[in-house]
Parts: sequence; structure tokens; C-alpha cells
Amino acid sequence: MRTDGVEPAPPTAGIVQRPVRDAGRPAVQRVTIRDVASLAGVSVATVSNALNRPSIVAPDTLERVQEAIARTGFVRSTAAGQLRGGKSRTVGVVVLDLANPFFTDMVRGAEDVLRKHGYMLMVCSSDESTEQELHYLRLLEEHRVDGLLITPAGHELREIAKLAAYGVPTVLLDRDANDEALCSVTVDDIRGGQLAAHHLLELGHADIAFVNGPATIRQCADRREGAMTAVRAKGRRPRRDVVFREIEVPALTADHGERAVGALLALEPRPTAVICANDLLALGVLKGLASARLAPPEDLAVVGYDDVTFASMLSPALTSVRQPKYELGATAARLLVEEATGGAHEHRSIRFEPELVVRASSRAPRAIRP
Amino acid sequence: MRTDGVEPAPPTAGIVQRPVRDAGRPAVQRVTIRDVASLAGVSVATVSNALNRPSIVAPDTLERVQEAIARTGFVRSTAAGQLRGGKSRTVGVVVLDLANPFFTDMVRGAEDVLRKHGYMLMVCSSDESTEQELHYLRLLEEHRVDGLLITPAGHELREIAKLAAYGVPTVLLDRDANDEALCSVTVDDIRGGQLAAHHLLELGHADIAFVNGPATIRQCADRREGAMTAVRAKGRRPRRDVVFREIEVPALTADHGERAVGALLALEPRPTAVICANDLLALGVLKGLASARLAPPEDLAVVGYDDVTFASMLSPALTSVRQPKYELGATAARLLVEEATGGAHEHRSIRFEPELVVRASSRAPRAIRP
DNA sequence: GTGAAAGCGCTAACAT
DNA sequence: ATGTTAGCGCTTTCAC
Repeated sequence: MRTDGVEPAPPTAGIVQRPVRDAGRPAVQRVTIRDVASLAGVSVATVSNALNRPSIVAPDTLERVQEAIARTGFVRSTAAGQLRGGKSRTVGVVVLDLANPFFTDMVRGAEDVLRKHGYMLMVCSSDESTEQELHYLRLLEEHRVDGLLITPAGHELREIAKLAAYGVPTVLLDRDANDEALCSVTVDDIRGGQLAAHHLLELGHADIAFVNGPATIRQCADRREGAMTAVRAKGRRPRRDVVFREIEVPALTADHGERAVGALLALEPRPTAVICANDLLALGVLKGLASARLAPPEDLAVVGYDDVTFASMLSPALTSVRQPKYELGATAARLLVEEATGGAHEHRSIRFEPELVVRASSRAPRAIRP
Repeated sequence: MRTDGVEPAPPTAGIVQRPVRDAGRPAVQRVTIRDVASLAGVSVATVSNALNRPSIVAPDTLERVQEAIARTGFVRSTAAGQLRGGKSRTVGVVVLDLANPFFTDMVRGAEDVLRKHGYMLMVCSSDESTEQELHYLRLLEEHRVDGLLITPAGHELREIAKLAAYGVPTVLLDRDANDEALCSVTVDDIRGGQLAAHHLLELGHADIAFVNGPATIRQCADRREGAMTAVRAKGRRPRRDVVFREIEVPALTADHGERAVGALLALEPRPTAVICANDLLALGVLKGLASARLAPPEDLAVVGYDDVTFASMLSPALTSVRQPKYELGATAARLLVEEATGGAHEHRSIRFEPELVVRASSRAPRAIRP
């Protein structure tokens, strides 16, 4: 991707050796609950109680135990507890790619909720490979995770449903559960497309282009469908003819957005507004327009999708459809905790509404609208 | 932060109820190694061997065991294994904020390496709170992680060193180990500052401003120091006087960058180039310059730091100092695995070199240089 | 090559 | 309120 010039820099990293302090495993013997018990002069059961149900142990005994714990530096082992009780205090989180801000924000939302309930997150990137996903699922099962948050890589939910049927509370992220007995948390992409188109129509645009990714991606298809719905609704009104044309590009990247500008400007007549299936595409379109000496929103109004961080920082700032990423993860985590904790649980599909954030790229900065 | 207009959107998410399939915990009994053993007509020891040392078990026995495993759907329990053997096949990863792309990329690098060694990642965001960090460290210890990758929140490394001394292989991320007996992986920020300043000096700039964050942040101080070093080196040569002035802002955000433009343009005489302590600041500066109808690089050359994704997508594309984020994480993970696996291990501090990526913001796009 | 048995560190009945 | 004890599922000697 990068074709820019690069300053020469040493290819290898500098390495500083420091003296060996502890070769191999330092033979520090782990303190067990038994050590604590004998030091405190009580039984292991009492220590266990002091740990898990402090209210039922006598105040002075409790104190002695706590002191013994502090003195020995005892740290309980989750694994041992899990063996008896079953809970691993761990949930698996499988996303397509942790480096993608969409997923990162989602995971962060999940983390904040799960932390409060004492769960650790085992985070995995499937890289959209069902094989890698399956590998991770297997590992998560071996670790006996108490729950699973997952954005499935493939269309097939069988393996995931199997895990869920085995008693692992599971919530699908950004993916509908269809008929499977699972919880899911999604964002309404059809509505998002509608919001974008509706906004432009309201501004008076009657010739809208849609720069879209592959129709095989569900999100792309939905967003387009939403936009078309809005256009059709408008078009039906008397004395109103709205043109809607689509340009499909092979991937949702800035590069393809920039290249799409050629096709966009070649349209006859030239559209007055363009919706992009995501912000990267929109960014590329903005770049291409700048090269062609065209300035949004006057020459062409531009709307993106996702509202990534930099959307608001661009000049002109990019109008975009925001998805509640953090909330998505947080809500999924809440469902998970509910299912993992509560006895009776009804599987639910929660669908979030996207939100249009209007900025300069679709609206003249100083324009006054009634 | 967002003061833009927002299209009305329903505040509550849509909820769809689906019929209850399994109330409470489905009473699916976990298959144990014993079940497999009896189905295969062998002892549990043999199953264990078939699992861990298949070469020492007779081919036909092995086959019978594997069939029994497949038929029963047996999945071994890591926890039980850990109890005997000690390994949890898990490493803790503590960063300041998982939602920050710098850390996300690092974690991704670590994941890709650790996956190959069968480790799962327990990811934690400390939010720069030593308290939260401590909480997580405690939990990780309870989970008996086989290793720890951490960007410490505070200056105090005592608690971390204690864990390390307890036998948990530990690698510091983007932080020097100083005198503690730990591995660390860092990027040379002084050199990064140097690269940025040197580049501008080479282009002939003799009046450079540095928009910096708080000097209390080590990275900020180092980058500034590096830039000053380069300037001083240049200034020493005869007939060459280089001016270097600093503008300190309270936080590394685009907002503060934009606001700094006022102070920047008020400098007498006005500098011809500006280095920003990170790309967000640079982005804000670019925005502010655009408002002031000034166009980089002619009116003012701009250099950022970090080379975030959008740096290359801006117009003009932003010159920036890149940090090998992914490699940082991957290398740290490799050190970790080495320490966790190998017997004798020497603690090492690996320092990466940043890399200057030159783009239009510091160099006229069509300028030809010999 | 395979099996019997003794734990790993903890929890949870059940006694006292 | 506290102690005794029997496992949880697995690995690992040590016999056979």
C-alpha cells in the first residue's frame, strides 16, 4: 500500500543483553490453601469459607486467616476451583480481526461489563477463516469458558450452536441467530442505509449514487437495500423522480473508493450526492474528488458509514452513519452474564439503531435551513 | 466531543423475544477421560497417553481410543491438566487501552505468535489506572497464566517484578525494564524525534516548531529530545542558525492540535515547519491550517508521529514517524515463549527503530529533488 | 504396551 | 463455627 519514500533506518533491532538473574524456573513453591490453614491454625475448609463466604466465619478466625494469607502471599487457583465447581470465570471472545476498530471497540465494551462480574476475556481473531475459528472454539471448549461472544466467520452456525447446546451461554455479535437457539446483538443496516438516503433526499438531492462493496457481504446488501427503500418511498410521491445508481467495488478500502471516483464522475447526468458503504470508501472518494478539484458538499454531497474516529477530523468533516460499537459489545456481555447467572433465560435478539451524524461533507457549513 | 447535528433515532434498541429452548443449565453431562477409557476398553492412563504421547501407544489401541473420543465428543479439560502439570496454556496481556490502535496492533502481533504455541490470550485494559492494573494482575495470577505481556500503567514496577520473580515469564511492552530483571520491547522515541527533525532540516527548514504533549509522558519528552539533538547537530555547522521552538498542549488530541495553530502562527517569525508529537495532534494542525487558508507543505511543512492508518489517506497525505506496532507485540510474544519454554534464558531489552514515512505534507508533491 | 493408584488445589457435604 | 473427607478430571510414576 505504501509507495511513499522512506528514510533509511537500520533493519535490525538493537539488542541489549543483561545478566542472567534466574536461569530456568525459579523453584518458588506455590503456596496452597493447606499452608494457609496450618499457619492460621485452622482447617482448609475454614480457609475456603473465609475466602468464599467470609460472613459465616467468626471474626477473629477470619482475621487470623487473612493474616496468614497476607503473610504467605497465597493466591487461590481458579483452575482448582473450576475442577470442583465448574466455573472458569472466563469467557471466549471471537471476532474477525481484533485490529479492526469496529471489533476492538466492541470487545472493549464487553470487557468493561465482564470485568465487573469477575470474568477474564480470552480474545481470538478468526481472520474470517472458519478453520481458525473452529480451532479457537475447540481451545475455548478445552478451557471450559463460561460463555462465548462471537462474530461467526462463516454462514454455518452449526458448530457454534453445538457448543451453546452443551451449556455454554453464547451471544452472536453483529450477526442474526436466525432459527438457532442463541442470543444475538446486531445493528440495523437496512435502517442505516435508509438514514443516509433519507438525509440526502431531505436536502433536496434527486440523483444519488451508492458506492458499494461486494453484494455477498450482508452488511453491504442491507445498506443498499435500505437506501433504495428510502429512494423508492420518495419517488412514489407525485412530481418527484429520484435517480439511484450503484457502483460496486471489490473491497471496502480507501483505495477502491478513490478509484470509484472516475466511474462516479462519468455517470450521465452526474449525481449530486453519493453514499459510501463505509468510511474508508468515503475517504477515498473525498480524496478522488479533491484531485478532480471538486469540493463537497457543493459539487457533490458525500455520506459515509461507520463513523470511524477520523470521520469528524477530515476536512470537510464526513457525514456518517454511526454504529454503537461499544454498546454492542457491552450489551452482548450483559446478555451473556444474564444467561450464565440467571436460571431461566430467554434467548433474545437485540437490534440496535444506527444514528446519522451530519457534518460538513453533506451540508454546506454555513447553510441555514429552516 | 460531537457537536454535529444528529438525525432523530429511537433511543431504545428493538428487542425480539424468541421461545425458551433450554431454561437454566442444560443437564448435559461432561464426557470425561474415564468415559472414553471404558468405551475404548482401556485404562484412563492409556487414553492420556493417546492424547499426549500417541507414539508410545500401540497403533490399534490408539485407533480405538480416537474412535471413542470422536464417538463421545470428549474434549479434554485444560484446568484439570493444569492442576497436575502446572501449565495453563494462557498468557495475560495488559495494555493501557485495547481500543487504542497502537495497543490493538501490538496485541494482534502477540496473538499471532502465541496462537502457534497453543496459548490463549487473556486481554486486559488498565485504563492507565494502577489500581485496575493491580486488580487484573491479581486475577491473572489466580488463573496461573504462563506468561505476562504488559504495558505498565505507573512508574512503579515492583508488583510486576514480584510476579515475574514468582516464575511468571514477563515482558514489558513499550517500556524499559530499567534495573528490574525483565525482558522489554520498546521503540526508540529519541531516534524518532531525530528522524523527523533531520528530515525537515534536510529539506532546508531552519525554523522548526514542535507541538508537544505533556513532558511528563516519557514518549513526548523523548521525541522532543531527539528533535532537539538533530537541530543542535545541524546548528553547530558554520553559517547555519536553526530556530527550534516548542508549544506544549495538555493532551495528544486532534482538538488540542487544532487549537495550537493559533499559537503556532503567532510565533515571530513564523516557523516554516512543524513536528507534532503524534498524528492526532498533526491532524488537528492540518485542520487548523486549512481554516487559516494555509496549505502544507508550501506554507508550512507538517510531520506527525505514529503513522496511524489515516495518515496516508489525508490530503495532503501526512509525513509521519512509524512505529512497528505489530512487530513489537510479536517480538514480545517470542521472548515470552522463549522464556516460558527454554531452560536457561537471558533477559533482553529489544529496542526497535522507528521509520520515517515521507509524504506530501512535508514535501511538495511534484517537487524534484536530486 | 498397558493398568492401578496417588495425587494436583480446591470446594462442599456432612460431622462435630 | 469449624473440622473431616470425598472427590472434580487429569497426569504420571511404577508395576505388570
